[in-house]
Amino acid sequence: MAMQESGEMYLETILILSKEKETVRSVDVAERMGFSKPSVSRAVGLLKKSGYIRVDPFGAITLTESGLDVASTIYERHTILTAVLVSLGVSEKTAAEDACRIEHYLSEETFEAVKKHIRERSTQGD
Amino acid sequence: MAMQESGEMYLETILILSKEKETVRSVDVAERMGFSKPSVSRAVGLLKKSGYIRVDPFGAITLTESGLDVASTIYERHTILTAVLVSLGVSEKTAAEDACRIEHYLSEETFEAVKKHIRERSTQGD
DNA sequence: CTCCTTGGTTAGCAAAAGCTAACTTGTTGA
DNA sequence: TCAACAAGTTAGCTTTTGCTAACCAAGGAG
Repeated sequence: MAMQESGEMYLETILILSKEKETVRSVDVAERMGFSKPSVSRAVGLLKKSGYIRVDPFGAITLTESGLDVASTIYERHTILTAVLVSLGVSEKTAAEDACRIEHYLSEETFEAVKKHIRERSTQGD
Repeated sequence: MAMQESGEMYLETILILSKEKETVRSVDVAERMGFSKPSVSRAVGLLKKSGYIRVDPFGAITLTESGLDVASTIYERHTILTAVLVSLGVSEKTAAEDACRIEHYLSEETFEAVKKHIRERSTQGD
């Protein structure tokens, strides 16, 4: 089955947390995402079963290659979309929120076009 | 309860269909959206109960004021987002598909910024 | 040693939104 | 008149993804 928005959010969160701290546990994910422990527990189980993450005996979560792949893609989108929106005059907060929602729904083609646009914009100084 | 993506899609479809033909029935919506009759039947029931549409004794569906409000908003977003994406070099087809998905998730603030951007772009001829 | 806290799981609920199967009902045509 | 089709509804299933309540297991404090 294809990766769902929810799964992508979990993977992205795990990636971000692992940039911030040594080890990432379920409880860290739960806290960051504002979800209950059981919700995260199940999601982690599913992501593990699908081969996107590994969970060591101490509960430390790491991304597998495919997990990192998804997470990086989404994270890049998040970053770039937020930047684009901010460049259009949207506030940081709103930009981040909106980016977070639409990052899951853009086709590769559209995202590439957005990236290209950004590049041109920045080399031309607007 | 707040309007869901699914509800917005139904309202938008009803608006579009009513631009195209005299009367809009459930079966027309079903055909256009590619959903089953029972799915549409339930959705129509909910939209009616929530005051977004009216259904006359012959099954003709019309938007109420609030329904038209939602539908127009989404439709405008759809149109403008598609145009923006096309202007970035995205193909018509992909642009429409992506617009269709993200139109539900943008804040008013972001959408206004996008509109403003378009306006400036077009007056400056890029 | 016992008890509390922390992290995690299990069981079971809920809502949203799709589906199929099967029904009703009204119109239409032979 | 009656069969058949078209439109709509009802009942009930499914998946996703959140929740709470309640539990287990491991570690530290006293």
